Amino acid sequence: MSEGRLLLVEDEPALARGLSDTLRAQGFDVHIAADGQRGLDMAATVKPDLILLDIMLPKVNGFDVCRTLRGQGIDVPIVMLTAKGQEEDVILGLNLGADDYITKPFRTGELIARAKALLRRRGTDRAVQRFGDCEIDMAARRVLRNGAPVDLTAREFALLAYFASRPGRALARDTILNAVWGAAVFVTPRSIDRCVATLRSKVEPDAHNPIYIQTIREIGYRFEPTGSIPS
Amino acid sequence: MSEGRLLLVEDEPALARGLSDTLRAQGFDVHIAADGQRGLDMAATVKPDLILLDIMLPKVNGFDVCRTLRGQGIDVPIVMLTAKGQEEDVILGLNLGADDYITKPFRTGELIARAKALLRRRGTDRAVQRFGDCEIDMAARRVLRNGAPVDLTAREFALLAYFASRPGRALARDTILNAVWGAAVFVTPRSIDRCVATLRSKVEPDAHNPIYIQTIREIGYRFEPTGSIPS
DNA sequence: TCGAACGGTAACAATTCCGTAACACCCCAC
DNA sequence: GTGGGGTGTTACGGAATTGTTACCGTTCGA
Repeated sequence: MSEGRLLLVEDEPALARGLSDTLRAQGFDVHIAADGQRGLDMAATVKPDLILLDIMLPKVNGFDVCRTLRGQGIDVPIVMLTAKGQEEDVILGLNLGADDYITKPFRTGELIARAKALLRRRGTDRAVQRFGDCEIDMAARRVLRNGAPVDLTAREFALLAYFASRPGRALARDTILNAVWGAAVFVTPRSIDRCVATLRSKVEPDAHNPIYIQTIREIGYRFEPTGSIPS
Repeated sequence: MSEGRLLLVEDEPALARGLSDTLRAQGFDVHIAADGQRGLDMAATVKPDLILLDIMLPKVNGFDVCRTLRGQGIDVPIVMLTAKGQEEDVILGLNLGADDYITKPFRTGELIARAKALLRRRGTDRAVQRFGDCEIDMAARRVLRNGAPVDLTAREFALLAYFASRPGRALARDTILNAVWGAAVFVTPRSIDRCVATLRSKVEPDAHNPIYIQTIREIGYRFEPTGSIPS
């Protein structure tokens, strides 16, 4: 599951490590650059949805990184992240084209909320879930397989989204019916089987030997994003 | 020459006065609302480019104002401005759709820089949008196709502009109705279909096989500026 | 080993949904 | 008033979806 790609430009290893762990736990796909020059390079190669930028960096400082990126027309949201809390630094950073400026020591929850606010405004706040060679894009209501769109019907998408929301858990047919078809609907439980079959034919490498959507005899199904069987 | 229209929602007269003087000196066109209800009204009538929103307000508090505005699909940047600096308040505010959150006592220079950063974003985000052989000129409220103006009705332009503001996202009919027709209007969702049909005939290479305005059965539509799938 | 139960899936039918043409209403300019 | 453009509603036809049924292979227990 990915909330988006972040580029963290930070030279202090301990801080970079701690922060990236927290952000990854939040579902972000985090890349780290240890100095300003690498930050510039990775901004071009990684194409992040958001940059977290320390100011005091070896080689090229954060202000210069920001100025350079904007000069190149790179428009990605930038959050400056620094111990320098002087008003003139904040103003300078924002005037150079940064979108937000947070002073250390900052509260991680706030940092995440600010990052998400920027992604939301930019419209890149998508949560993408991956399994195998597929990714489910809830915002676009679409599934891509190796980058190509998979033609799913509404029911199939709803079922897959439900599976993805409950990975690794045994799901009884009744439970699935209630969640995906709705409580008020009278449908044969066999309708689920049919829908699962078409889903498998569209997202499984081998529909006859499913690895993601596994059958639990007498119960229902279990979705395994990793394709492996847990102990 | 105005830097933009600001709506300051603040109940304490002294602070409102002082702040608005400073902002006016910076070239902003400042309107003041003394409570939350008036803030909501003025947001609709004044149509500000940015809202500075105090949290602790009589009648309707700032969080509710923010929630209500976003619920109405009003997308104006909001800066929350408050003495409540608790992390959970900051996170709540940002999650409700605020764009920034500054705690009192704040430094005026920083506030102005943050406001300008948000306005700058808005300015650069919405110049001219391109898709296929068309370009949408928001300022001129006009669409060119291969350089020639396309004759769109007001409704069609509003719909296309809305699509362009949310590229690649699934848009439910209800959402579209709220955003383009307005929350208070009673119209059949089928009216959207009809408007989409005419739009397609005007901007799609082949209206019967649309590539930009895609149908999502049972849901609504999705606008893909690239006409294909992003990598 | 046999039979019953269960799930996979193909075929079919009914339903739902969308595109679009036709029509009606409203507003405004003249 | 009158005409014309814009906009919402309705209806029809085609197409996609989806539930059901049936048949078959597999699994499991006696």
